[in-house]
Amino acid sequence: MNSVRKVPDIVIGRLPIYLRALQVMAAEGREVTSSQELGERLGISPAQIRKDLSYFGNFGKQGMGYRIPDLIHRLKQILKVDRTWDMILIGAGNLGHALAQYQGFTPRGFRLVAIFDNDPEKIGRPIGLHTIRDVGEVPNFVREHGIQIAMIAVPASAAQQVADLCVEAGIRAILSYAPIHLKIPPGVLVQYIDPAIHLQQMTYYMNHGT
Amino acid sequence: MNSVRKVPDIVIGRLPIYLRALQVMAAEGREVTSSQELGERLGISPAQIRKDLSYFGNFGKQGMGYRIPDLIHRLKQILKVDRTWDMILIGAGNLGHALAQYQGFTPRGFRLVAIFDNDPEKIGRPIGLHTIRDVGEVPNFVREHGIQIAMIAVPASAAQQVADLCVEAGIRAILSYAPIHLKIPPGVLVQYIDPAIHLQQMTYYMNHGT
DNA sequence: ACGTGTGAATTAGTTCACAGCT
DNA sequence: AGCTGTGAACTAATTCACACGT
Repeated sequence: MNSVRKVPDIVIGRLPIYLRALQVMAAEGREVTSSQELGERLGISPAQIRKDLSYFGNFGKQGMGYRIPDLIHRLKQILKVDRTWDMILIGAGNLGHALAQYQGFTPRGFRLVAIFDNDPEKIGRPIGLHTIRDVGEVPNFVREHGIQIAMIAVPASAAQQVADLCVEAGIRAILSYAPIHLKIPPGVLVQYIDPAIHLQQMTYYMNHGT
Repeated sequence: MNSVRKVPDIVIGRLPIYLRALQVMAAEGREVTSSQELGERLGISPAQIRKDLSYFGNFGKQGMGYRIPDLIHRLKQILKVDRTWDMILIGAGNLGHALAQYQGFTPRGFRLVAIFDNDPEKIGRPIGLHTIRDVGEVPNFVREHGIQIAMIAVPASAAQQVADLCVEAGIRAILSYAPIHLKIPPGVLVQYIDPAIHLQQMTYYMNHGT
């Protein structure tokens, strides 16, 4: 066990992937797995998985493997998704609508609680179970409800300004869909999703001729 | 210069990020930059940027830095996005609609040319400039048009089946939004987008108490 | 003087291989 | 026998630091 030493970011990055795979196994009715099996499913070496988990404790049994429900429970604790995190969404365009309807957040520990936009045409309109609010209400809303996570789905041209607003309001973590790198003060976490980045990584390896 | 040696994947992963930042700079009317400046914008060390670029050639001038339009041009060549790649999309739900309307593909080297779904209610309906086609037409369409890239935006329960169909049809690269790890034969590239994974990485570092 | 390109040094991450528990 | 947990060995990635061209 290694509960004191700093855990590398790259290890933290893999834990949600393990969790997701384990939840699939659990849904298949499986009770037990091994680092071998999990590794095969994910294309990761068994040693890597064991080493990663060993940063947090001894979750397996020699000769037996890992009890899936237990490991899911431990990973949820580690990632702090054994509870539900409220999130806001800024940007009610096409992507914002898709995120507003997405059913995948709740089972993974997240809940969208409000949606904001700056377009007067959109403000007041319903979107899923929500009503689009004025982006100017973000600071009050965040403070009143103690929101820590924001998703940004606005055009690149507005993203920095929206991010600044979020940070100012006290948001601690941002998931941005805007295709720009945000300037964010230390202490605030940011992650990016940009499909073109992934596509461009793949085209490097492709032959266009054929 | 190092044009022979195998370039690490992790380097390839950063090139699209450099390209994106350079395109922002170009839009700002900038002509020249340095590894220092680019690094500051992206939170990457200047040495890292120089080393990454040096895998592909000597793009800068000592004492001068990099000419932005030239470097953009070279990166586009390297990533093979100095041309346009046709893509298909499978899944015309909320996310599929957002992807169908997304204006960000074209300027980055990609074009969505057809959208498929398996829901008879949806097939034939318009979506953006397209009409939703029957997913059964994927193989013929891919072969006739020589499509190499597919985006998958279907529920997790259908994703593996859809991926198999794509691979069978000759697709060489898949961008999947389904929250499962796909079993894909070697030689076919896959990338995943799953917002919950990013969110769970951030919650690890957050204090929920406060 | 400035800033690249790059070997060398350093740091980080992965895999090996095996002791030890079930 | 099976499979974890983990130091040790190895491999990969990053940063250093400086020669060299502008």
